[in-house]
Amino acid sequence: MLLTVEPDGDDPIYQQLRDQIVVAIAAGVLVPGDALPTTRQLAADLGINMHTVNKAYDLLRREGFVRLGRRTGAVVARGPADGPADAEDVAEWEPRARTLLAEAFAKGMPPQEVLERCQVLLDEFTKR
Amino acid sequence: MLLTVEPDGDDPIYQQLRDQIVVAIAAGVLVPGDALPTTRQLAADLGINMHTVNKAYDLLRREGFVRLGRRTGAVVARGPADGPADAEDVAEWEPRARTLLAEAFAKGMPPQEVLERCQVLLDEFTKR
Amino acid sequence: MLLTVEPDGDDPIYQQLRDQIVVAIAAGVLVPGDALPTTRQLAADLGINMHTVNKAYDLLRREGFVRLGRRTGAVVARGPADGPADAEDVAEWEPRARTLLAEAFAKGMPPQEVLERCQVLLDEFTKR
Amino acid sequence: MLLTVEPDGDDPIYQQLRDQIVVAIAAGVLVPGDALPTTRQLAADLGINMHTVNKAYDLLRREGFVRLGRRTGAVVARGPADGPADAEDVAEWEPRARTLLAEAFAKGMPPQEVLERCQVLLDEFTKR
DNA sequence: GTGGTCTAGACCACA
DNA sequence: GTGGTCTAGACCACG
Repeated sequence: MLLTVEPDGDDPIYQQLRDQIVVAIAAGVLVPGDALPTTRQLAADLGINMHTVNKAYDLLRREGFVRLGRRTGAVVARGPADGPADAEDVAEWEPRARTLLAEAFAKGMPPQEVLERCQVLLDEFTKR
Repeated sequence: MLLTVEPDGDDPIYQQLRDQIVVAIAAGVLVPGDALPTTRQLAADLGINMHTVNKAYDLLRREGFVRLGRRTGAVVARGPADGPADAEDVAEWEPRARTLLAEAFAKGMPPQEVLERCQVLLDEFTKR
Repeated sequence: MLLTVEPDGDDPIYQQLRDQIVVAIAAGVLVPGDALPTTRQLAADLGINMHTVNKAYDLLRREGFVRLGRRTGAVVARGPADGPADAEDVAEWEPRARTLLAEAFAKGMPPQEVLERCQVLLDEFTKR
Repeated sequence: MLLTVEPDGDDPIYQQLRDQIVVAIAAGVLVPGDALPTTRQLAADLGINMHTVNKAYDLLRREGFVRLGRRTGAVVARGPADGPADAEDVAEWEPRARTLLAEAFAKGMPPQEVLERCQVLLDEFTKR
């Protein structure tokens, strides 16, 4: 499980961390029960501020992906196999998907190709 | 073509505008040659500042979706049928798609369902 | 001598006209004594405003490239062979050249390649 | 690294800033990793508005010359030695070079002299 | 009458 | 304390 950050990237650092961890959970690199590095540890490894890591973890907690315990640290709480998605999550996800797909289609990607690319990306998660 | 904004939403206003216009282009609600409202007009209609609209339009121009004319105002310049996507655009799109798909999958949506939802969303664009 | 304009291009229309005429003079397509189209004629041909053509011609007059007569219309007044450049012109030209060359070099073009490209572009003018 | 602006010049202020910074990068006065003044600082120094500096920095970011950091401010990201130029950049550069060279030649500067001046200007960058 | 530019001043997200 | 965003209002270039 290797996390990296671009301090001056377009996305804020905490978002970069959150995204990578979500992808890792989707890919099965992280499974429910796995412990994430402590905030201090991760912050030191990446050369970033502890508060930034905290923010990423807190975001993941609010999204239901991790559980934060005083002594246990951050533990993965949710994976692909842990039951179907909440209707609420789906409702929040769909408009973002619409925008992303619209972007690809409006820029000239044929729907068939868009779907194939989505298929390939999803396969990355399940083939593991 | 109805545009709305949530001043207190998560995304900045100019981004909301940009997203809605991209979706409208994908759906064929806006086709190349169509004129968008003038910056001042749209700003007045939405109760926001001219500069905010300006920023959205400028973003769309840099993405190649509109041309900003000196007298014509903003005109749609790019639609789904105007040639294939640049390799560069695809390269920039894919990681964002990966994150979005990972999110859906990690939250419990089966890959098949994710693909179906993408299919449905894409159909919204082509069925029109 | 074919002139074209992009109404919604980055450069204003009068500038596009001016640039094309300067290039035509450099290339010998237009030589001193040649008459340019009348403002009305050119405006009609290109589907643009007469004032815009006028502005381009006036700019060329101030730069010394054309002479404007009430009855003669616009006539090319200056070509490559009509004596050396004014020190004033050179002084005004150089900083713009510096910026353009800096841009190429800073973006990674080796000086040798930059010079070769300049050579090729200049050859376009003299080879005719 | 001294930056100056002419508020009443032909070019907009943000363009003047952008040009000077590009020249400084080409000349090696600014090298990758160097920090530029903060937007507020530079605005105060030059007696201009923060947003104007912001626009210059944003332009440089889109051109790939600087990265805008969340805490670090603006940092030079690209110099002459950082890999070859993109084909896209070259394609965009050439017509501008053509116009500039045509101007010099049409005004009476012999091709040889034009090239020599380009050589001298390029030497300013490499000799440092 | 359009977009482009600039100024002034405010609040927020990020680190 | 940084850049990012938004608002308000003004003048100019362009056509």
